[in-house]
Amino acid sequence: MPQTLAPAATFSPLYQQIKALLLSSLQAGEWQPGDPIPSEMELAARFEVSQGTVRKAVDELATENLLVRRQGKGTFVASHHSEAWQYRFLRLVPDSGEKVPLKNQFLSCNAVKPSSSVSHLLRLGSGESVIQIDRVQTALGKAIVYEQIWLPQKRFAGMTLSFLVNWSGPLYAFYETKFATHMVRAEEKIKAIAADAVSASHLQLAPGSPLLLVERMSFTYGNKPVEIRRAHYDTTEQHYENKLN
Amino acid sequence: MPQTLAPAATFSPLYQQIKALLLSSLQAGEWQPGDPIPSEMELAARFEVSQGTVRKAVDELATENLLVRRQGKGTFVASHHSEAWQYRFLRLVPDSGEKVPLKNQFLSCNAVKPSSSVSHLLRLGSGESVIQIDRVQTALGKAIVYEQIWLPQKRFAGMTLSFLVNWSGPLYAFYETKFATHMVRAEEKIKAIAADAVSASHLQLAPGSPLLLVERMSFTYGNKPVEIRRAHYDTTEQHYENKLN
DNA sequence: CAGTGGTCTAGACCACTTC
DNA sequence: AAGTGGTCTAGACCACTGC
Repeated sequence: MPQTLAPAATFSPLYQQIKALLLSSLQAGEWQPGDPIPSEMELAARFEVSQGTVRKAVDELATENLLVRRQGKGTFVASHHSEAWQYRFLRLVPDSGEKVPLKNQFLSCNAVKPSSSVSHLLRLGSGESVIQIDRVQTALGKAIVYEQIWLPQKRFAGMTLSFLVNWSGPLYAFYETKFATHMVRAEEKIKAIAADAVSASHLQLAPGSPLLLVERMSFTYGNKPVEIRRAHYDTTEQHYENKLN
Repeated sequence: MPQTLAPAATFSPLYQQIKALLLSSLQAGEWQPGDPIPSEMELAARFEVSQGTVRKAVDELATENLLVRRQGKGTFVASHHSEAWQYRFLRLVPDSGEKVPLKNQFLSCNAVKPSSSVSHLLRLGSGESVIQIDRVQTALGKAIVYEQIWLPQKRFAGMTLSFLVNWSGPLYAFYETKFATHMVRAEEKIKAIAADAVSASHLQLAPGSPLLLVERMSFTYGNKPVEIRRAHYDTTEQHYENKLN
């Protein structure tokens, strides 16, 4: 009887289980972005494992950018408010290399019926609507980004243009404090396209000019997609930077 | 006497020193790509540290993709020959999602005097020449990539067109076996541009069509830059994919 | 079965931060 | 000085591979 017998319960190491517990605490909002989580010794006591096992779980969450360790101080829930995390997902940099602050210019913010592709990507129920935000970003007076953003109406109820305009800083920090939604990771698909009339006018270019089309899907805890962006970059004096490891 | 006294030798943990030793063995070619390195116990004995310390050093090299761990078998030097590592740096995927094998079409391979920017990026001495390779890659008969590649003549001496043409498979695997050069990481800068006459004809497009310009610099061990690419992608039916963490 | 990497523990000590 | 994360050790045992 050749007894191959399926890999049983596939075996999950203890630290993976601890990691899952920590993740669900994060997802449940037990600890808020920017706050410290309990010390390793406390967690070890709570879960009745050794400090080393907690450590390995926390290590993985830290390399996934969900937690941030600070020696001597503690371990903190990652936040888009912290310095140097601003624009964490923005890969567009000036050719010159000098970092220039981007200026926001919100054009509109309305509840709309989602296109079928957006609805599908956000995994919305039928009939659920979305909030669409249009904006332009400028560097030193020159418009370089024109983008449309779609958010599930449910999670972002109360989002209005005036609400947005009174916020200064990255959108992701805004989502975090105003809508209790922390973005964990994102995926982008990039193409080169010819500018249509709308994009061209927002970016002060001739129609037909080459633009970088960047479609981004962002996820919160639990791999839940909660934001779609469709951005047009003018890469005349900027470029998209990527590191391959 | 307020004794702030500079952070002394800045403190380097043991495992970092071990990691540096392993790195220099890799760089010196003591172990070749695809080969196993000594077991953790052997390394621990050699360096006179505990297994756990070796482990942490190897862990870091593994997450940097310099080593590959295989439970029950050993730890191996990463190689571009291994399955699923083919095209490790290629982020271009068909919109349809179905993976299609790329077909190579080498146009030329000549020793040339480098442009000042290439010479600078490759950190060449004055007078050093480079090898320039031009190629087109096709998927299902349609040309989708036209690129120029520059390599330092010194390291890649003997590279010829016929040598290239007789190779099937990724270039990086070719570099590895024929020129003892393993690529460790790369950086890319991306723009949208209008096709010039040359690119347009190679990609069977109208001049002025939007193209993705991807400039890549690749590095071997020790952060040494050894390849520059300037690629033009036709993204009509493909896109560049990127994950942000 | 022996050898490899992978997990887990318990305890000691170090480096950094704060009071 | 107390508390945090960070390093290092020694040893036990588990899971996977190949002979």
